[in-house]
This record gives sequence, C-alpha cells and structure tokens, in this order.
Amino acid sequence: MTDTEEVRAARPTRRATQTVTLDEVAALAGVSPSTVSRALRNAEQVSEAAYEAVMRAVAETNYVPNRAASHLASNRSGTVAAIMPAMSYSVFADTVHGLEEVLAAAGVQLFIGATGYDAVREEQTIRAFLGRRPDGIVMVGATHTAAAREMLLRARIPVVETWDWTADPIDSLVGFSNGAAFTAMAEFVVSAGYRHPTFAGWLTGADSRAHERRDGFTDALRRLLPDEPIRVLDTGARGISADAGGWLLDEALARFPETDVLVCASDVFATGALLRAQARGLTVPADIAVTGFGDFELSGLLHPALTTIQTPNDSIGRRAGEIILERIAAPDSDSVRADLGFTLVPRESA
Amino acid sequence: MTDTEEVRAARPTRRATQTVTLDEVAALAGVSPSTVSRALRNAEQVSEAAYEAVMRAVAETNYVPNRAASHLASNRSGTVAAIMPAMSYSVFADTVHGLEEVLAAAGVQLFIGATGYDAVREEQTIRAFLGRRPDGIVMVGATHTAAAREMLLRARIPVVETWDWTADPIDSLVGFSNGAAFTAMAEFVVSAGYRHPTFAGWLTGADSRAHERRDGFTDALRRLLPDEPIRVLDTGARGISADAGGWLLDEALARFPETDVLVCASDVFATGALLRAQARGLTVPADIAVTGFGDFELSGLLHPALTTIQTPNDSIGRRAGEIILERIAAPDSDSVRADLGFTLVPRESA
DNA sequence: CGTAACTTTGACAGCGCTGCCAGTAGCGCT
DNA sequence: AGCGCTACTGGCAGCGCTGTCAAAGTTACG
Repeated sequence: MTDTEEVRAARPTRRATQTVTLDEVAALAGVSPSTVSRALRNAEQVSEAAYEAVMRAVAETNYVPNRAASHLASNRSGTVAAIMPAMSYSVFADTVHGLEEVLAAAGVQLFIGATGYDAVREEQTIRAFLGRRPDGIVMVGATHTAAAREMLLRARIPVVETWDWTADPIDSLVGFSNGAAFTAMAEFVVSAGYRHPTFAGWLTGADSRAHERRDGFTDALRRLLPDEPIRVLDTGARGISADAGGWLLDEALARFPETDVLVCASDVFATGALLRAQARGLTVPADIAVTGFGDFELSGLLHPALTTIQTPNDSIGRRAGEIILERIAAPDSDSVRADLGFTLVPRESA
Repeated sequence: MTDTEEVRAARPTRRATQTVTLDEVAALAGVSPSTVSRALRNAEQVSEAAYEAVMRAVAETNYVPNRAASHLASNRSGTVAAIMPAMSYSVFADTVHGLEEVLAAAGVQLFIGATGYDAVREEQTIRAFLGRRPDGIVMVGATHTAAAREMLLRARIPVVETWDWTADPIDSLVGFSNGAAFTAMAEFVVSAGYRHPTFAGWLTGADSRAHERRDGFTDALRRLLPDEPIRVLDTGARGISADAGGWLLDEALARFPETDVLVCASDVFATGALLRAQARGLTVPADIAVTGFGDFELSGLLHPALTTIQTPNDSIGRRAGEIILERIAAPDSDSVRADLGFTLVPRESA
C-alpha cells in the first residue's frame, strides 16, 4: 500500500462496473468507435472485413449497446409509452398485446402505465413518461384534463388516442364510437320487441367511454320510445366485475321490475347478470333479456350465448402501433383518424 | 440571404428542437445547473430561496427532466423490465398490474415485453431490454435457455423469476410450485372418490409450468391409483382458449370414455369444458366432473361453480416489485425466495 | 474575535453513444 | 499520369444530465 498517493491522484472513474462499451469493442476489433457504431446500425455502410471484425468482437465481449447513450446522442429513444386505465380487463390487455407485437417487430420498446381510471394519475403518468422522451404515446381514451392535453401537445411527438371517437383528437385517433355502438344496441333491442330497457354500467369513475355508451343508448331510446322513462343503473363503488353484474340484475329487478332487457356496458357485467338470473331461477331471455359489450371469448359459449357488440381490441393496438411507426419514420406525415367500427352480434340472450 | 457565410460558419446544433434543458431552467432561476439538479432530486440539500426560484422556473418553462441523460450520468435508469409469455390472459395481466402499481409508487417505470411462450423470442427480448440497462428484471417462469440465463447473470442486476418454483433460481424467486398444486389436486379428486381422472392442458408450447402441472398430477396419480393408466390430453395447436377447453371435453369423452373427472391446467379450459358438457346435455359433476386452475372471477359464478386452485396473481407482481426495489436500494442484500402458495377451492364441479 | 464545523453553491469532467466532417484509398476514365 | 468519383474510415464535439470537489458563506462556541 505504498502507492496511496497515486491511487488518490487518479480520479475515480464513474464508469458502470463490468460493462462493455463501444470503445472497448472498437479496440478489440482494431477499428474506430465510429466504425463499430456504423457496423451495428447500418452494416452496408461498412466493409465486409470491418463488419466481421466488429461482430467477432461483439460476440467475444457480449457487448450490448447502451440505448440511453444512443438516445442522448441521436435524440431518438426507440420507445413508445402506452397509458391505459387498467390492464386487468382483457380488452386493454389485448390492445397492449397488439401494440407490443407491432412495436417489438420494429425494435421499438414499450413502456406501460396504468391510471386506474383516475385523471390525476393520468397526468402524473404522462409527465413521468415524457421524461423518457418516448418517440410516441398511445393512450386509451380521448378525454383528458386540460393540463394533460397541453403536455401531450407540447411534447411534439406522435400521439394516438384509442378506444374512443372525437372530433378534436390531440393528434391521431384509432377507435370507434362508443356512443354509436350503444345507439345500435338500442335500435336492436327495440326492433327485437323490448319496450322497457334498463342501461347498466359503471358511471362513477372517470371512464368517459362508459358515459358515451350510456348517452348513445339513452339518446336513441328517447327517440325510439319517447314515452318510456329512462332507466340507468350504476355499480358505483363496486366498479367493474362480474359480481357487480350480478348486483345490477338484482337491482334492476328490485328498482325497475318492468325491465325486459338489461343492457350492460360490458360483457363482464352481462355475464355476471346472466349467471345471477339463472341462479335466481329466471329464464334468459324470456323472463329478462341481457346484452353485453366487448364479445369476450366466453360470451359466445354461455347458455344462452350473449348478444353483444364485438370490438376490435387487438386491431386497435396494432393500428396504433403502425401509425406511431409511420409517423416516427415521416414526422411530417398527416395524422390519422381511423374508425375501426364495431359489430353487433345478436345471439340468444336478447 | 447575405449572411450565408455566417450561417455556414455556425456549426448546426444537434439539440432537440424546442426542448427545455436544465441549463435553461438554471439561467432563468438565476442559479447554477448543479443547484437545479439538486433542488429537483433532494430539495433538502438546497436553500428555501433557491428551491423556490427553481420551482418557479420549472413551472414557467414546463421543464421535464430528460431521464436518458440522467440515466447516463448517474448509471441508474429508474426502469424495470418485465418479460411475460403473454398479456391476454388475465393471470399475467394481474401480475403486471400489481408490479406496475408498486413500481410506479416508487417512481420506477415499467418496460413490458411478451414472448408468446417462445424461447427464442424470450432471448431476443432479454437482449433488447438489457440495452435499456434496467435496474431490475422480472420474468415469468424459471426455465430459460442457457444463453438467456447467462445474459441475465452477466447483467448483474436484480432478477426476479415468478410463477414458478425451482431449486436454483437465477437470483430471486416469487411464486409457488405448480407441481405441488397439481399433486394437491390429484389428492383432492381421489379423496373425492374419482378413480379415472384425465389431465388436460396445453403441452405443446414452451410453457414449462404446464409441464410441471402435468407431472405433479401424474406422479401423484401413479402413487394414489397405481393400477390406473395415465391419461393426458394436449390442446396442441389450439393453444389456450375456452374453445380448446370444449375440444378437450369432447376428446376426453371420445378417447377416454371412462374419464370421471377432467383435470384442466387452467380455468380457461375448465370453463370451456364445463359449458361444452352442458351443451351436450351432460350433468357436471354427475356425468363428468371438471376442475380448473387459476380461480378466475367467473369460475365461482358458474353453475356448477368450478372446483379450482386459487393463485396469488396480483401478489406475485407486488412482491416481485418490492423485491426489486429493496435490492435496488441495497444491492448487497440477499436474494429472496418467496413461496406464495396456492389454495385449493373445492366447489361444485368436482 | 478567531477557529472549527456545517451548509450551500458552482465549476468541471464525463457517462457512452451518434452526427458531422474531413481524409484516405481504390476505381474507371480521359 | 491526372482527374473526378465513390467507398470507407477516423476524429471530434456534444447530447443533458450527475458526481465530485473545492470554495464561499453561515453558525456555534470558547
């Protein structure tokens, strides 16, 4: 320990321990760092000999490029952020899945954040994600606080709002009209002869899509059955669950015994309502009909099979991913508004 | 356009357009960049006056710190990567949800990648994620290719494997024994009087947990019913779906008509099988009993309600997040092995 | 009033890459 | 041989932060 002085003199490096850098690969390959960088990103810009020397050195050192450094130098992060209300309901999980698949194929990585249907958390999540300088943002929903909208606009990156339809998207929009879907459902149940429909969903949270569904339904109903009172049920603190669907059926029977069809804002509710009706010894649709929304796999297998609306869950994610990739490649291209529509699936439950 | 010369002379900046930097905030606040950095990360290191000047400047400029630069300078990325087989099945979505909640509360952001139950894609995903230098990695499963294991070890970051149980985890482990769960199920169905069980699941893919479930079941069966032949059904290319569960029931009836209980590797299959049995006019469990795995919400609402095994989906994610955070804070702390167990839920279907 | 200890601040280098530029080598042509 | 090309390569600065150090200011105390 006689060389304490020298050790002190050498300023301690802040380098990450044990991590191979591009410079070390370059030294081993006998080329300059620039050449290594080129070989790794655009092999055709480099001679075959250099390419192979680099690849050998990469393999030998197990080099993995540091994307944070690359991001800083090139001002492209190679990431996209997705902000969802929740992941536990399969509809959004399907959308994330489609999105992830498209992005991963392009070498873009996906950040995920959940807001729990809370506008404040949405704002926090957006702010946190913008710190990562994603190349694009995908959001579920087109209703945001003014501050959130402002942040997204100022970020000057492609934004895709999904699962919704609006006249003034922040940037691009991929979805369908929840209101139109429930207008279609209203028309269907009325044409099927039902005269006393009750709408049921979760309307307490900041889930604007649920409100659009209700409005689409009740507006149509006022037109189709002008003399009929409007009946709406809210699961409130029960949130979104099959059990809440069971509660909705009980509640409809208790508060609105004239109900002949329970129009649910989600198959989650409809399934719970259907099973509860059967548990109570009622026959669906003879005693009470039930409709859903979302067309989950199980919905078609139940007895009676659920009348519902099929939504393009996976396609929304894929299309959103494609749009982000297009706009990253050509930032001046136009924003996209894609209505992927919905399909009413009449089955046995109504 | 007479100043072409001067314009040429000025080397074009590579700065991101329109993005506020820490230096600009410092200039506006009238303090040094160091002080801004400190104010934003450890307010207590800075005088009250400086803190407030910084905060005013931040608000005025809408400054959002660039985490890539912070990452590069501090060698901590503030991210965790999660690698899942799939997101479309609620069990993993629940785990992601629990994980995201814990991490987001600590200001850590979550990268998500899906492998589609494919070992090669798992390797590619790990490699891609390591380029982001996450502070930790959460994986579903404890069975990986040698190369994947090697990469994870070399990364020298906390790794949590989940949803599995093994004697030699890479680092930490949070899950339960899939084999033990199906040993318990075997004991249950035998003690309930069933003598001709058939195991059913998806065994074609790289889903090692499915294999462990089968082995746990068949091993126990050989012990409990030594004279009984072993019956196993594989959905093959049908994968994991309720429809495949229906096929499993048909197949069991056709190929193994002696089957008195169909033991499914997932509630997805069990639900499909149950509904198919009813569609065929069979009574469950009298004509054929059915058991599942996972205890989805719907499983308890079906008629008959599914006998199944409850798994700690959400807790696995939360605990994994906690472990990662602990180990980021104290890198020398010991790795953790947490068996979160499972609960057999006897109901009406068996 | 002087000294020691603490608090607060700023300067500076550097994290690991990429964009830009200039330079060299090799080629076909006049 | 000399010219203009193209193909390939290396040098350099800098992306936007943070860690480290040293200096300045402030307080406590004998």
